[in-house]
Amino acid sequence: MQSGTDQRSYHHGNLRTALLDAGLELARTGGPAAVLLRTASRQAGVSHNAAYRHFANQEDFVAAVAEQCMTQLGLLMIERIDGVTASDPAVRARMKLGALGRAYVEFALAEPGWFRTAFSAVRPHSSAVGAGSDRVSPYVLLGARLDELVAVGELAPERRPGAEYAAWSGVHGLSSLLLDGPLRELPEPEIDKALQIVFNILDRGLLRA
Amino acid sequence: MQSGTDQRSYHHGNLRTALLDAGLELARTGGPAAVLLRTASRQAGVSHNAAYRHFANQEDFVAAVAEQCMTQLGLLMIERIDGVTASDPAVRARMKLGALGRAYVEFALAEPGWFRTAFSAVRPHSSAVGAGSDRVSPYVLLGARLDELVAVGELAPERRPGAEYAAWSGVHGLSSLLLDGPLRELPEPEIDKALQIVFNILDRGLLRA
DNA sequence: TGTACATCAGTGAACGCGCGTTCACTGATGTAC
DNA sequence: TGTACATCAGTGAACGCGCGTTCACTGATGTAC
Repeated sequence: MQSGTDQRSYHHGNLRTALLDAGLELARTGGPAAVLLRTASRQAGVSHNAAYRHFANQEDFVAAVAEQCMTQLGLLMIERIDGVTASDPAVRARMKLGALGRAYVEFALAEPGWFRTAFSAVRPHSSAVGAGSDRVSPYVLLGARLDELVAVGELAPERRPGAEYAAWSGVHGLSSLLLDGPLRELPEPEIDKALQIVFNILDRGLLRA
Repeated sequence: MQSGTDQRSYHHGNLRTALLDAGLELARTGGPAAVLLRTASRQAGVSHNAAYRHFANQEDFVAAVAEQCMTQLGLLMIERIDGVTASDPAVRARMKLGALGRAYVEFALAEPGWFRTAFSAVRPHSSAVGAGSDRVSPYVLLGARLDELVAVGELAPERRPGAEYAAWSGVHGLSSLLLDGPLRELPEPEIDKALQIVFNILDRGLLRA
């Protein structure tokens, strides 16, 4: 987002970032299908082929934008986790996991374009983690919560391996179904109920009574 | 799929079905983005605008194809459920739920194009159920399993309302993550492990001990 | 400090592509009488 | 049973669209000496 009077020099100076910003905005509004090189270039105020100096091709560009979307999710998670201030370590650890899960579903519902884009791109050679920096990788953030739950004695150590699979599947599945599945257009109170039920089953199935 | 010598009359006679068949094949190979009116018409051996006699526009067509994809999922579920032959009612009910869940994930992995298409189309005025006939609607099939579990005493009646949310979210989330998420390219044995864990948590969280 | 030169980051024009959709049409079919 | 006519289900040509990508290029920048 530049001011109106961007009488810049011939060289943009920060085109890659500007293109990613534009791509992020396109993804937000129209999902992965809207992340186009020509449109992003136009939005960055640059000729439509300048993008090829910074990205190999469209696929490469979309993948980079998708990574940014994943980072957005991670940032919201961190924000929500940091908002948990319970003093008891066990309670705090459980609440943080809940906050993470709620952030996940909230993100999907509030930013469907970003959510769909984050999980749309084929990134063959990227790490399984899915975000540039581990610090904001949703997967890493979830792992840290589960580790903490083991540390404070709320999650049995023998249940720790693979616990991500169940937790992720629960929140990701609910998000997807609410967005693009049979639970689309579920009324708000029913959404809350669904969230409660999913969390409750995960609690009962995963954690100590 | 017609034989080579389709010297048909001017009127195709079954064009709608032929287009849907073609669309289903396109979805199978290339996902929702590959479901195109022109390509489907070509494959049905008909001029590219004949499709407008049977579908309002492309969106309408894709929606119809998506419904077919959903039906494919339902059919596989039924097949797997029918394969369960345990004699004890309680055991049978649990096994049927497991078979349904496994069918779901198996479908996603075996037919990613269909799976993605089934959950891609925006069908504003379709029922929340998501398949033409209730008999093959995945959602209805799941509900029937849960009802049965209540009937045989394996699922507490007070846990029945909303139990679909948890069960669906679990299998759907796992499927999505394996297909387009951070669990993509998980090695086969690890996939099985993930499946076991998700089912185990659902069992422990939902059913009676 | 100045200058020659390599390199970098953009521009502008052009290509090919395949799509969705609309138009006026024509051949085939069914039906009223 | 035959015929006129309405209706239905296709055809063929055309339009506009916007994209990805490539090409030869030019202006800006940085660096060796």
